[in-house]
Amino acid sequence: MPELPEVETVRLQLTFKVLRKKIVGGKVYHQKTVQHDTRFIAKLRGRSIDAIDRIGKLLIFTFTGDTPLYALCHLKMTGQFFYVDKTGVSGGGHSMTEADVRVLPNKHTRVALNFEDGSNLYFNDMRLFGYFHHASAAEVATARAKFGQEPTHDDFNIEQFVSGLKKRRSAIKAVLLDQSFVAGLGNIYVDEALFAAKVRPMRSAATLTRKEATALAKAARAVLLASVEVGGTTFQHFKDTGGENGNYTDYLQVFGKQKTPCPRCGAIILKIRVAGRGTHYCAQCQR
DNA sequence: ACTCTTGTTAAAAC
DNA sequence: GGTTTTAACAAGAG
Repeated sequence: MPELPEVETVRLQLTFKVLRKKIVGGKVYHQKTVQHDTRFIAKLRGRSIDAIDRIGKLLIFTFTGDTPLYALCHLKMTGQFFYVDKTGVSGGGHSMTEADVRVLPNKHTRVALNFEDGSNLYFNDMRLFGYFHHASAAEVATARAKFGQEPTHDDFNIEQFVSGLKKRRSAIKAVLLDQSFVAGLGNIYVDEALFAAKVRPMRSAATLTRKEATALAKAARAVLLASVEVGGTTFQHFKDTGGENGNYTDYLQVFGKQKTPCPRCGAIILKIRVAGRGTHYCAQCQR
């Protein structure tokens, strides 16, 4: 379940591994992934990736060339990028399990890009919710405009966050999941942030006190930044570009911890449904 | 066979 | 127009 820290981990690794490498070919294995663009590879041939940006959980690729060319990539639930250098070993000083390297491309590979130096980049996506398709500058701008502010930015406006909550009556969890309100949080970090701020997920957002809302803003920022530092969280599917797990899994306080003691007060962590999502919280210390 | 998993969006209600 | 809720998408795990 890639959220902001997982997508940022992928972005940083891809920037290190494939930026400015010339694309000499590739293959589309599943047309829906590229929005049925039959010229997806043809448009890339001879270009290289000039920049990889991210807003929320969306990756934005900029390619070199006389005519502007961009691509938007969303990992959704099971999207993965795997980089394999010409020796067949995953780059970046890590090693994917040997079995994985040998089977790439595998049955979940949707797009492959071949670089001039013999290395390859694979976009895998088991459940086919993700996409990796070309976009115009206007389409990129439209996509960017849909996102709210990012808690990880240095100019994250907590006052705007706090006053925004006052206008929302739905569950605070639903509001935090709304990418147009704040960008980058998903099911894992919402539960973690609410635990850190001691707020119950089902509370109507408008009922949060100024103090609670401020604590929540700071908690959201803190958990996201802490996770980026350790390469994100692997709960079910996430792997980095070298096939490695994220290490924030070791720091989770409530997500997936139902039926175990709360690390803060010892009460048993509950799992219920809020905003249509599995939700983990401590009924004793979250109010 | 059936339930559960989640990020986003379309659609409809308010 | 903004907010809210629900269903749909898809494929695998249990």
